[in-house]
Amino acid sequence: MAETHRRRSDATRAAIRDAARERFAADGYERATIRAIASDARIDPSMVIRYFNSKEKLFAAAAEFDLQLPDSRSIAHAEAGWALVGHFLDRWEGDDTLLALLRTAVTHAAAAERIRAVFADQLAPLLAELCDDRAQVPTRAGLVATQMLGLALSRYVLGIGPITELDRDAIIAWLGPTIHRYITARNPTDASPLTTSP
Amino acid sequence: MAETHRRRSDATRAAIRDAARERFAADGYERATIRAIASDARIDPSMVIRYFNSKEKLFAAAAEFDLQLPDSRSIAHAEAGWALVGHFLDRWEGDDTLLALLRTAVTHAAAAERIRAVFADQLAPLLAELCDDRAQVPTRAGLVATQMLGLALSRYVLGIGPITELDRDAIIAWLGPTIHRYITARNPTDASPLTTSP
DNA sequence: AGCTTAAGCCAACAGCTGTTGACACGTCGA
DNA sequence: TCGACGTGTCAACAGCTGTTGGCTTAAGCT
Repeated sequence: MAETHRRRSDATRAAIRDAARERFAADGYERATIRAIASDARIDPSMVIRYFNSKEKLFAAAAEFDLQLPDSRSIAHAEAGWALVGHFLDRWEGDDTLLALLRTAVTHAAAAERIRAVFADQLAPLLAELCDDRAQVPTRAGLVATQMLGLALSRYVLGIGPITELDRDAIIAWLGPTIHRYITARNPTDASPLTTSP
Repeated sequence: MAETHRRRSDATRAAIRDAARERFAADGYERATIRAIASDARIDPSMVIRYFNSKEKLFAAAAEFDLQLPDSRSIAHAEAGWALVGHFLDRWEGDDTLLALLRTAVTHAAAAERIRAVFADQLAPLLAELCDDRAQVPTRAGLVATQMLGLALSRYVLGIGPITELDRDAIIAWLGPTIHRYITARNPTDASPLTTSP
């Protein structure tokens, strides 16, 4: 009982959401027009509004994202940096949503907030289990963000040649040590108790 | 002789270009409307077109950028990574143009191409003098791009809290080693002649 | 069957966009 | 003084945008 009837509209609702995600990922917020999204979903533009009330809310529905980070116990701490790079690559290439968020966040405040939330609410808790000094976790999560978002920007959005040509293993090999250091290295601005020289 | 007359229009032309740069930097390409730019420059929208023929050409004029990288002889090779991070920060905070390029490049192909050119034509030649294996220079320049663009994106566009709060010295201390490794470290995917284990 | 209601299409709105052409003001040189 | 020209304003265009309301069809229930 309380069986929710599976209406026919659920299919088109999902079709609209998926088409919206692809358009946002490919064109950004303003160029992803409702008419284009509707056309992709083989539906009338007015239906998009009927189902999602406004473009803003359609975006909110299309841009829900879960990093699906593994549990801290299932990754070897000594290889955490490399594992994280690989995981990000997987999530990026298997799901349009992150690309949609990145393309829209540059001009759309709600998308930027969503990206901030991804790193603060999903990545930071994992880092909290990987490193000991809790106060530094937000900074470390932010540093990881700079490198991983920069990779995605360069590779998937800007199409910087030498970066798009690197294969998965090469990226992990190059960026792995960077991420690992951001997670585990001592704060380089802390004055050492033994030596204060750089 | 052949003295170019300094016309009054030169001032307004420059005003339009500066206003355009600020708007592109703040709003991205599509939201930076000609009417808004004209309003900032206290001029009629039609004048913008008269002076620059089209929005596209206005953008091209407003987005000319020179990284102003120092000569390879004037930086200590052992500190090149840290020096580069500092230089990027200076260029980013002293000139709207890079931010305008970053904001527009996400949806505008010409801007993306311009960013690619900055790293390929301005950064790569410097790296060519800093490291020995020439074949790897484009890859290394691209890697530097991923980290520096990611920093700018996180700090100036997305406003990731912990990153915006870092001061200049902290950023240099954290990212310096990363950039330095991208410039100088041996290709991590090369099999070592002595050991092939990771 | 017939009635209800969901699902979809069509046409239109008000607003904004880049761009254009016609007209007015002012400042020069002859 | 007159004309030419550089500089600027006004009004309007065609096209696109998100959004709305009314109409038509199809499905589901009794």
